[in-house]
Amino acid sequence: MSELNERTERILRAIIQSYIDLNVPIGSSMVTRRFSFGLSPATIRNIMAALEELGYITQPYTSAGRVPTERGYKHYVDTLLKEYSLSMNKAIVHELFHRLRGIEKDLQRLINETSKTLSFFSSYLGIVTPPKSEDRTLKHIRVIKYASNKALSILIFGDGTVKNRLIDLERAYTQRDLDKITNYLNISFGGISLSEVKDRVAYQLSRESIICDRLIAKSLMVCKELISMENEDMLMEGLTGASNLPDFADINEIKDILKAIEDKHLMLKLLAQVDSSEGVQVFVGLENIIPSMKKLSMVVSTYTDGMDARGTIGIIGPTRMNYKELIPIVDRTAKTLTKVLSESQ
Amino acid sequence: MSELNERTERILRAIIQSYIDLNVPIGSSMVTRRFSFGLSPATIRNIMAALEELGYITQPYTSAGRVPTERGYKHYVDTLLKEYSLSMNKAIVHELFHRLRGIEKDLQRLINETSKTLSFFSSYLGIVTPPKSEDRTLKHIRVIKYASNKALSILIFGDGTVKNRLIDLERAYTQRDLDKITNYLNISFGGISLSEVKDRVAYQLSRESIICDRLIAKSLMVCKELISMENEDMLMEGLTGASNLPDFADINEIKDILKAIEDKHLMLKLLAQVDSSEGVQVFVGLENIIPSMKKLSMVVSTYTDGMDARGTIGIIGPTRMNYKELIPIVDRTAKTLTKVLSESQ
DNA sequence: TTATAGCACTCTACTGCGAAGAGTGCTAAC
DNA sequence: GTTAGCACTCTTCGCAGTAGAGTGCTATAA
Repeated sequence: MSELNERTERILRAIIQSYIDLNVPIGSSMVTRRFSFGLSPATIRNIMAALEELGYITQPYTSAGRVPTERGYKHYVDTLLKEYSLSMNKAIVHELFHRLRGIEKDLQRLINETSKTLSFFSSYLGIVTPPKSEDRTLKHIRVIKYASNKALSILIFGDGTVKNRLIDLERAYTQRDLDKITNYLNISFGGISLSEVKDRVAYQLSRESIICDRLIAKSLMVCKELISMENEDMLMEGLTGASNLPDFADINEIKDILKAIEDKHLMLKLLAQVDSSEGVQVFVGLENIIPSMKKLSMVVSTYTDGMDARGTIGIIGPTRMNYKELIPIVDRTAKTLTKVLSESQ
Repeated sequence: MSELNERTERILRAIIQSYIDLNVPIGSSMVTRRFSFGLSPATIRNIMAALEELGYITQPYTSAGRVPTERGYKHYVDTLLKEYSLSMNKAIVHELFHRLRGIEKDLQRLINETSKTLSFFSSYLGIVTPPKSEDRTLKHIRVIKYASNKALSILIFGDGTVKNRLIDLERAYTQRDLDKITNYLNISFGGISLSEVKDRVAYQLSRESIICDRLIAKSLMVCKELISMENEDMLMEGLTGASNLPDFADINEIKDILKAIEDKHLMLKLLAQVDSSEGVQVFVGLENIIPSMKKLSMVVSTYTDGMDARGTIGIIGPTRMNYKELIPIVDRTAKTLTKVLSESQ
C-alpha cells in the first residue's frame, strides 16, 4: 500500500519514536546519533524533505527539526498494529493479572480497578465501559415491600450484577400482591436477553389488558427505566499516576484530558465508534469526533464477559503518547479482563 | 482572644484577600489602592512589619510584597467562620438546589452529583462520603438462590440503599432453605442499627450452637463482610470545571490534587478527623495530616440523611483558595443535601 | 504618641544584544 | 545515489542595564 520504500519507512518511524521519547523537534543529526542506518545526516535530510513533502512530518519554523503530523502518527500506528509481535515486559503482564484477579465477583469493582490499572500504566486517562447491557440476560426479578406504599425492585442479571430502585406505589400492596407480580415478571422476562426484554416490555405496555393492572404496568415502566439507564451508568475513569506524568510540557494537554472526564456523554459517543470485531484500535486526533479534544488520541480494545456481552477499555492521552508501549498494554489488559471474567463463569 | 487590634485585623484581611484574588505578593501601596483605610502606604508598612513579626505574613525575598503564612490563613479563616452572615449569590443557591433535587431516591447518584456540584462551583476537588454506615439501620435481608451452589445476598438499609454480594455455598440449598435463613436473619437483625448488628453478629458467631448450621454461619460471615466493607466503598470525587481553574499558576497544585485522588485511603483518614458537631470546618495546610499534601487546604461540613446518619462533604484545593466564596458554598451544599434527603423520608 | 513624607536601598522582572548551536537547503564532488 | 562542505536561518542562553515596586529608616508634623 505504501508510497514509502523500506528505508524511508524506517526513518519515519525513527523520527516519530524519537519525538515521542524526547518531545523535541528531531533533526537529521539527531536521527543518525540515535540510530545506526549507515547514512549521513545529509542523506537523512533529503529523505526528511521528501517525508515533509508527503505530509508525514512538519517543521515548527524554518531550520528547526521535524515534528510528526497527525498523518505521520496515523501511519506510524498502522505499522505498529501490523507487527504481531508486540513485545511486553513480563513484570507488567504479571502485575496486570495480579491486579485484576480475585475481584471477578464484583463487576463494578473490577471495572473500577481496570480503569485504575490502565491509568497507572499509562499515566493517562483510563476508560472502561461495562459489558453492553443489550447482550446480557435478565436472570431474576424481585419486588420487595419497603414501606406502606413503597417497594424496592431488584433486577438480577446473568453476570451477577444487580440493579435496584425504590418505586412509589399509589396504594398499599401486601407482600403477597408483590410476590404475584414478581412471579408474573419472572415468567415473562426471566432468562432472556435485555434487548429482547426491551421489546417485550414495550409490547406488554401496549396491550390494554395489562394496563388494567396498574401495579404490573408500573413494574413494567420501572423495568424499562432500569434497563435503559443501565448504559449510561457505569462508565468509569481514573487519572491515577497522573502525578508522574512524563514532564507534561503542555498544560493544555492535561486540561484537555480533564475536560474529557467532565463529559461522560461525549466519551460514550466516542466509544460507540469502536468496532468490536477488531483487536486494538487507535484513533489519532480526536477532534474529528469531539472538537474540544485537540491533540488527543485514544487506544482502545474490547473484552467479553465470557458469554456474549462485550465491553470497551482504553486510554485517552496526548497525540504524542508512547503507542509502542501502550498498545500492548491495552491489548493485554483486554485479554486479561476477558480471561478473569471467563473463569468466574 | 486576639493580639491584633481592630485596624490591624482589617489590614491583615485586606492583604490576604488581595493575595487570594491576585496571586501576587501584596505591597503596602497595593493595599491603599484597593482599599480605602484612610492611611498612607507608610503607615501600612509599619503595620505590615508588625504582622510579619507576629508570623501572619512573610516576604518571599527582601523588598518584595507580603504573602500570607499558614498561620495567616488560619486566622483569616477563623474570622470568616465567625461572621454568621456569609452572603451568597442567589443564582448559586438556586442552581445548587436544582442540581440535587429529584435524585434523592438514588443515594449513589446523589452523592456523585453532589461531588460534581462542589467541584463545579469550586473548580477544585469535591469530596463526599455517604452517611456513616454505623448510624444506619438494616431494614431487610434477602438471600436468593442464584445457581446450583451460589446464592445472592441482598441487604436493604433504612435509607433505601442496597448492598449485595454473590456467595458460594458448599452444597446446593433449596430456595426453601434459603427462605428459612432469610427469616432467621430478619428476625435477628431487622430494623436495628449497623453498629448493633455488628455486635450481634460477632456474638452469634461465637455461639457454638449456631456454628453447627453452616449456612447460617456463612450468612453471618457475609453480613459481617458486607457491613464492614461499606465504609470504604462510596467515597466519590470529581474534578469538574478543572479546565477553567483560575490560571493555576503552579502545576504542582494540580499534581497534588490529582495525587489526592489516587489514594482514597488517605482521604478517608483525613475525613475521619472531621468533627460532626460543628458546621463548616476548614483545615489549612494538610501536610500535618498527609505529608504529600503540601499547600493544600480542605473546607468540609457534615450533612444528615434526615434520620441519624451523618456524612461528610467538602472541597480540597490550594491553600490559596477563595475561602470567602467557598465556605458558604460548602455550607449551603451540606444544608441542601440534608434538606433533599430529609424530604425523601 | 502616632501618622506621614521623603529618601536611600534592595531585589525582581523585563529588555536588548551578541554568541553559540542546532538544523536546513543547496551545490559540487565522489 | 550518497556525502561533504558551506552559507544561511532561527532559537536559546547568558549577560548587562534599566525600570519599577517595595522596603526600612528617619525626621517631621499633628
